Amino acid sequence: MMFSIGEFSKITGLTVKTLRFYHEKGVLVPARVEGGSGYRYYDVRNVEAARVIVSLREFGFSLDEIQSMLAEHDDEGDIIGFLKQRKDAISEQIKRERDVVVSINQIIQRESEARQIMEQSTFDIEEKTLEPVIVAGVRMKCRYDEMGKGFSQISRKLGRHISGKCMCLYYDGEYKEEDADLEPCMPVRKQVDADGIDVRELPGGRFVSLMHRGPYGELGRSYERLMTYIKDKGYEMQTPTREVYFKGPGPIFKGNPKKYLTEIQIPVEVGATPIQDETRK
Amino acid sequence: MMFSIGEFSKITGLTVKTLRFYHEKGVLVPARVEGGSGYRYYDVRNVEAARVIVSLREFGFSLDEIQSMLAEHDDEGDIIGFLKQRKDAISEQIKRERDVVVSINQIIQRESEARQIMEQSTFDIEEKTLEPVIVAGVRMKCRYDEMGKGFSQISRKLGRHISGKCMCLYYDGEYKEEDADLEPCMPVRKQVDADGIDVRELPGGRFVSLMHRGPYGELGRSYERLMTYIKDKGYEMQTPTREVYFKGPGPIFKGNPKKYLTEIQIPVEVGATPIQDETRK
DNA sequence: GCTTGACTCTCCCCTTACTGGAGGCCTTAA
DNA sequence: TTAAGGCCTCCAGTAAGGGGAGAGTCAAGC
Repeated sequence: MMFSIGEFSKITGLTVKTLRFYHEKGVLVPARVEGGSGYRYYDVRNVEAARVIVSLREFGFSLDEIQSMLAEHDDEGDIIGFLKQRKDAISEQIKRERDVVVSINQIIQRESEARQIMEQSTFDIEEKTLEPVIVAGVRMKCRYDEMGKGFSQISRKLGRHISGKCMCLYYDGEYKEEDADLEPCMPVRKQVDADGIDVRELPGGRFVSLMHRGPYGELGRSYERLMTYIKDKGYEMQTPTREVYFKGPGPIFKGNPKKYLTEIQIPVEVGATPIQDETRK
Repeated sequence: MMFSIGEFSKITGLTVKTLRFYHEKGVLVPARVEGGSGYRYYDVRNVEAARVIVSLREFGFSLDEIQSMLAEHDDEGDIIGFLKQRKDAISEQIKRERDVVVSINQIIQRESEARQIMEQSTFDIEEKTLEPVIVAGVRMKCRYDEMGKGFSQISRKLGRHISGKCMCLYYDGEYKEEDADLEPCMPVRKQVDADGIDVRELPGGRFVSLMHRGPYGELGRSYERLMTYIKDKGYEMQTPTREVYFKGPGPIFKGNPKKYLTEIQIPVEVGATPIQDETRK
């Protein structure tokens, strides 16, 4: 009982093209090839071989591998080595893919948070009481645009424990072109030790805050609004002030700075007499 | 500040070949191309773009996708759709790969069990007491070589619950060419309902067993040895007898029948007077 | 100004596992 | 005898580059 290539294609579910290709590669050689016409004819043993090939292809083996497996072996026991190797390779790949999925999920989550802020925030000055948080920080004296190193240091050493947005503490009460005294921090779930990194509880308290939208170069305007507000209210500004980076340069794109979202949080001492409170009404 | 293709290659970690290819595809076009010599020169913006491209490639995007992402967007928020789609595709793939790993593991385990039997078994007749087992079975009247349908029916419906080797119960006390009364079964972890399949506890008891190595066509010889033994001992054979398929046609190869391992288990009633017990001593 | 060595250019072919199409041969039914 | 359908070989193309040939270019040293 012989089958033409078309019939065999229907039986095995492999396309005619594929069958010709397998023949050319020597993976699946038809039982008989007509001398004059070159017509291929397949038999039952070919059907069985095709089934094996399909199975092995589903396992992700290459045709070369399959060919050597078919040539030398006819029992699963003989290909255990191949199978183990393949399994390890797939496991590796799954690991990598899972990492990618995690990364993508982080980006998606960050973006959806950023969008939520864009929709909900009034972009007005707010007064609020913040709870204490545990953070991991690296205090450094450098230019503002060099703080990235601190963040990468923290995320390298404590990547697993990070639980919130990047933020930065500013210990100077003023703008400094060079040698600013600052501390990049990231919230962590619990007290962990890591050398070079200070993990501690950041105290809570009363804050005046403002969500700033736009490039970092324009933060000054928002600081100005906050300072004016604090003076008006008769509060007393404390240090360190904080910036929380809700949306900045992302892991893929440096992003459009016009879309950056940064919350400035200035700790204040309330209780002094307000200076100009009436004029505002 | 411009970089030659070699310098840019070192900066970005992309090979010179890859950079030329990206240029040709329009994914990463050098800042300047010398008119006469065709030399490519890259600038800092190209460095940034290369970083983005590398990130997206790590996520598994194709160059075409990357090109359209770069052309229209400069912010992670703009490519959320792409990212979600990619994530779903990867998740799908992980699922498929995990299935493959499971299948491979099953094969490896089966083979290692078979090897263990080959090493440990004496291939002699044993007497043993079997515990009751819960099995899922399909009783049918057919030729012996048609029982495969029963197994595939069971594993289709109860795949998740199967906990042991395929086995078959034979209700005839004799060999039958046609219409044998048999029941393919598979051990299951617990009582489950499935229509067309009988899930029940198979009683334990006293058995005479023999591990048969070789094709099913030669099972007769092993049955003969068992019958003789039973008669010698003066036991009484019961039905159904059982065959447990330790190694048979595998999911990939139909295998080498010489390597098949089948345990025949015949339930016996002990206690009648032995007929020829003394002659054996 | 010339030479040398390193760098770069384009062009072509190779990889995997196929798919698509063109042009022509074979078989069979009407 | 003819038409239809099946089959053949050969060529080209896919994604993302790698390898190499042969030729042109750049910068430095003499």
